[in-house]
Amino acid sequence: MISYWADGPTAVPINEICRRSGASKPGIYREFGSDDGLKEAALEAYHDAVLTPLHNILASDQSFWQVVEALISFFVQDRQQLSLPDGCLFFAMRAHKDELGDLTRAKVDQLRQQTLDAYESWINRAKSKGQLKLEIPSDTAALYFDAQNGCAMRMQKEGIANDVIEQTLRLAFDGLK
Amino acid sequence: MISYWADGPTAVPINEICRRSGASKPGIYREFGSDDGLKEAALEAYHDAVLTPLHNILASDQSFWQVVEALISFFVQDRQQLSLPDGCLFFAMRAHKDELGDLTRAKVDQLRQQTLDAYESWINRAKSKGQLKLEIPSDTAALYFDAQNGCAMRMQKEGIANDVIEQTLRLAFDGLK
DNA sequence: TTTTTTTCGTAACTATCGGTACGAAAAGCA
DNA sequence: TGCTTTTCGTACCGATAGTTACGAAAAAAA
Repeated sequence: MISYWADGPTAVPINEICRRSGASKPGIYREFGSDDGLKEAALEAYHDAVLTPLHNILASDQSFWQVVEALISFFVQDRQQLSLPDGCLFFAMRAHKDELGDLTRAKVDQLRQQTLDAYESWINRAKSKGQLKLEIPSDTAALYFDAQNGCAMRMQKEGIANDVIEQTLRLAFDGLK
Repeated sequence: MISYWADGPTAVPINEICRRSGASKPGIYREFGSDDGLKEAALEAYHDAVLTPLHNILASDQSFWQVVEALISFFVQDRQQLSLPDGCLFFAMRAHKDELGDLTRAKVDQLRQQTLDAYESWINRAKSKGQLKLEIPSDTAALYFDAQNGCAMRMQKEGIANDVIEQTLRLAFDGLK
């Protein structure tokens, strides 16, 4: 997961995974079946490590703007301090979708839908509680939040400082007020 | 250019380029020197075809908000009607930067800086003409516009309808008012 | 201990990648 | 026409991708 995250899901061959992990190649294949299976498992692990916390933020009972603040903090976490790579494996896989196998691509699609649903129901709850007035549909707004997350992760991967990214996120979300 | 644009800059092998173009492999190598040289040339062609028009919009003497409208129209152009692929080769290359050769990567960096500079000087002109009040630095705002462009291109590549993308762009830019 | 079963890694296989040696064909020139 | 030069593509190269056959080692059962 870390290798794909740091170097790109299609940039690390199985041989390199073996070298880094100390596992033998047949060992990898006995455990994951194929390159595709390994990537799928890595994405599953990423889901547990990163996407689930994100969904938990969206499902929390804080006010809309408290959640927005939590999202911003989450997006611009200092990765070096956490010994985690910059960027986002999930968005990287979405960008490399055409080069992934069937299993991984299916998982990407599933997690994307799951994430958009999480945004949408959060937005619907905020609307019904009167914390948010929006003239656009909730699914479009969900796309917007997901998009801003993607922006932030791409910028982080490109080396932009987190506090600069934070300023752009505030610019993006201030328009909702 | 079209092949890399439609299928991804690292997803189309030289053999496939030969098949599609009808050129022989040594012909490709005599013309472009290497895979890297070919990708660089494709990106250069993309610059002429897409990035230059974008820079022209930014350099035009319209008002700030007229330019914003022009940008939105430019980003959500119907590609099918123009027989052009969805998404953006430039952003695709930025996402695949680690898998590109030295020449192409250098060109990507150069064009990225050129684009950010174009945004920045446009924003500075708008500020000095009093058309735009912003508390954030112009280079950060430039990153923001570039980021929204990236969002839009990723969404288009993922199959989101252009009118939905347009709504998210308006949401992103309305915050500047 | 001996036998059976399971675990595991060396070493190979096939396909495909980017890249090129070299001879044939075409073009230019006499 | 005959000779030189340039243009061009077949057929190959080494490297590396993902994948696996198969024998050795370890564990379990006898």
